[in-house]
Amino acid sequence: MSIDNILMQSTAEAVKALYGLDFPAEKVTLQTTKKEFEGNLTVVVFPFLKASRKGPEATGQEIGEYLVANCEAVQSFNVIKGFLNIVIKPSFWASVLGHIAADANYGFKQETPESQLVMIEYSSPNTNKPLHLGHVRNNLLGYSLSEIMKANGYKVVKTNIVNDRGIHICKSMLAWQKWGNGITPEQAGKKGDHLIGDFYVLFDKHYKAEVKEIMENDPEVKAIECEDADKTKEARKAAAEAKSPLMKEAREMLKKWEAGDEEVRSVWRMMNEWVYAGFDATYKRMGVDFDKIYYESDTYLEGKEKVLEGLEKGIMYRREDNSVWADLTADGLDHKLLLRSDGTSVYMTQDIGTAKLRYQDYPIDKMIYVVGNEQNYHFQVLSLLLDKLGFKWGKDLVHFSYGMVELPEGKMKSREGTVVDADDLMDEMVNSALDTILEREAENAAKGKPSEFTNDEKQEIARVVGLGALKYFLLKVDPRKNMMFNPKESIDFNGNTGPFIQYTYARIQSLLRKANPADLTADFSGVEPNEKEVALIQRLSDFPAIISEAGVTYSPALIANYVYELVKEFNQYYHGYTILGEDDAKVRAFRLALSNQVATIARRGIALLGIEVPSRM
RNA sequence: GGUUCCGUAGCUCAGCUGGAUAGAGCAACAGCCUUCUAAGCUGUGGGCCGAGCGUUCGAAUCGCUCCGGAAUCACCA
Repeated sequence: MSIDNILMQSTAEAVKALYGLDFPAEKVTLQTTKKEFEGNLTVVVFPFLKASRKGPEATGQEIGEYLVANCEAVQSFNVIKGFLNIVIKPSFWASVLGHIAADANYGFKQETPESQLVMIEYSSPNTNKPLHLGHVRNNLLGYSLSEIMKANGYKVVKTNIVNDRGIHICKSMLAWQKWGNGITPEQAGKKGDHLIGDFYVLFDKHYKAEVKEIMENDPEVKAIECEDADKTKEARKAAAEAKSPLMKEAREMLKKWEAGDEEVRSVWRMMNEWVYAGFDATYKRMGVDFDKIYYESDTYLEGKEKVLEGLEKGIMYRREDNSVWADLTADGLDHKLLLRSDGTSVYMTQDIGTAKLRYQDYPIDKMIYVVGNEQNYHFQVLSLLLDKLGFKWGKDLVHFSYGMVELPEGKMKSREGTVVDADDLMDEMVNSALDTILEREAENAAKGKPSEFTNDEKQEIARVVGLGALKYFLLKVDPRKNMMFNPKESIDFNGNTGPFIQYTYARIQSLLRKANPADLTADFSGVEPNEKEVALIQRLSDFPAIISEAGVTYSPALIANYVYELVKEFNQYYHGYTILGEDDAKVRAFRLALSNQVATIARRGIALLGIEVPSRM
C-alpha cells in the first residue's frame, strides 16, 4: 500500500473515531505539502468541519494527534488554517524506495485474459503524398496512446486505415503517365512517397495553368456575368474547372478504377507499392508500427449493406431522389447523407463499413480514433450511427481529437508549399543534434579533453536525441490545443525538452558505471533521507497514479510533464549533493539507488512516449 | 448564424475531479567549469489566470452571459 493510501485510510479512521462520521477514505483530499511549510503530505480538513463542529485549526489538531498516536508512518504534524501538514518518519521513505526499486514493472498494470480490448486507429495517410508535420503529431499521439493503454493493462490493437483510392490518387497517376516517362523511385533516387507527391504537385500546377487558360480564352466562360466582379470571377473559375480536360481525364480514370479496369489497376498497384515502401521507412524511423492495416479500397463498398440494413429497421430513410439519409435531429444534429442518389457511398458510409469489418476481425470493447479536430462533427455523427446500428462500442467510441500544428511563419498549406515534410523534419532534427554534439566536442577539444565517442556513436546519439527532441516537443502539449512548432526552439536543448531528460539519464548511467559494484547492491535500510531526497521519493511514488490518470484522460502530455518535473528535481539534487564521494556506505548506497530509480522511472515514462534513451551522450 | 474546442508572464506551455502566496522553460540581466558529463546549476525581474456575474468556508479550476481566436456545418475524404 502506498503512503498516500495509508494516510487517507488513517484519516478516515480518525474522522470516524473522533466525530463518528463515515467519510470514504478515497475522498480524503491529500496533497504534497507546499515547500514553505514543514511536512511531506497535507490533509485538507475543511470537509470534516461540519462533523467536528469545531474550527479548522482545532479539527486539524485533533486529527493530527490521532494520526501520530495510531498511524505507524506519521512522525509529527502542524496545522495552518485548514491544512494539516504531516511529517512522515524519515526512515519510512527508505523502505518506500526499496519497494519501488524491487518492482521491475513498477507503475505498470498486467494484461490479463479479462483485459478489455481497445483498438486504436491512427495515422490514416493518403497515398498521393508523403507524411507531413500534422501526421507526425498524429502518429506520435497514436503510438503513445497505445503504449499508455498497454501500461494500464489493456489489450491493444494498433490499426491504420490507408486512404488508397479516390480522385487524388488518380491525379498523381495521371501526371506520372503524362509526364513521368515511366520513371521509378530508384531511377529518380527518391522515396516512393516523395516521387508520387511530386507528381501530385505537378498535376496541380498543370491544372491551374489550364484553368487560367480557359478563363482567359474560352468564349462560353467569358460570357458568364454575375451581379458583382467577385462573383463573376468565382463563377467563371468554376465553369473553367468543369471544362478542364485534365480533370475530366482524372475523373475518367477514377471511373475506370472503380470498374476494375486492369490497366488502371496495375498502375495503381505499382504506384501504391512505391508509396507504402516510403511510408514504411518513415514509420520505422519514427518508431511507430501497426498490428493491422486496412485499405480503403477493400472497405469502401462495405458500409452500404449496413446502411440498407438500417433502412429496413427504420433507422435511415430514403428520399424521392433515391438517396439515403439518417435523421439525427432528435440528437441535436442534422440530417446526414449516407448513400448518394446513384447509390454510391460517402465518407461516413465507408467508416461504418470499416467498423463492421473491424468488429468481425476483433472482439473490440473500445475504439479510439486518433483524428484531427477538423473532424469533430464527423465522429459525433459516426458515434450516433454506430450506436443505432447496434455496435456495442459505438456510443462511447473515443474521437481522440487533436489540434493543428502551426509554424511561426503561419499555417501549413500544401498549395503554398509551406508543408513541413516528415522525413525532412526528422533529418533536420538529427542533423542539428549532431551539430550540437560536434560543437561541444570542439569546445572540449579546446580545453584539452579528448573525444569520448566514435563517429558511429555520435551518429546514433544524434539520432536518438534528435528524434527525442521532436517527439517530446510534440507530445508535451495538451493534444486538444493547436500548438506552435518552432523548429528553432525545438532544437534548443535547454529547458522542458526531451534531450534534457535524456541527458540526465545518461549522466546517471555514467554515475552508476563509476560506482563500486558493492555500493550498488549494499543495503540502505534505515537511512534517513534529507528533504530533497524525500521529495524525489515522493514523486517517484506518484508514477503509477500518473500512468493511470493518463490512461483515463488519454494524455501523453501528462506523462511528459511528470517526467520533466522528476528529472529537473533530480538535476538540482545532483548538483548539490555528493553521491560517490559520500563517506557513509549506507547513505552512498541509498543515493545510488535513488539515482538509479530516477533514471529507471524516467526511462519507463518517456518510453510511453516512444522516446529512446542513450546510455551515454 | 448553429455546434464544438481554445484564451494563464513578452514568447512557448504546465496547473483545471474546487484548496494555502498561480508554476516551468525560452528570452533579459547577474553569478558558477582544477569539483561523479556546464546539452547543466544558482539568483533577479516579469501576472486583473480574456471580461463580468453567480455557486461557497474557498474559484485559474464549476455554472451562466459576453468578448476574442480556431475548426466544422458538401451527393469531398
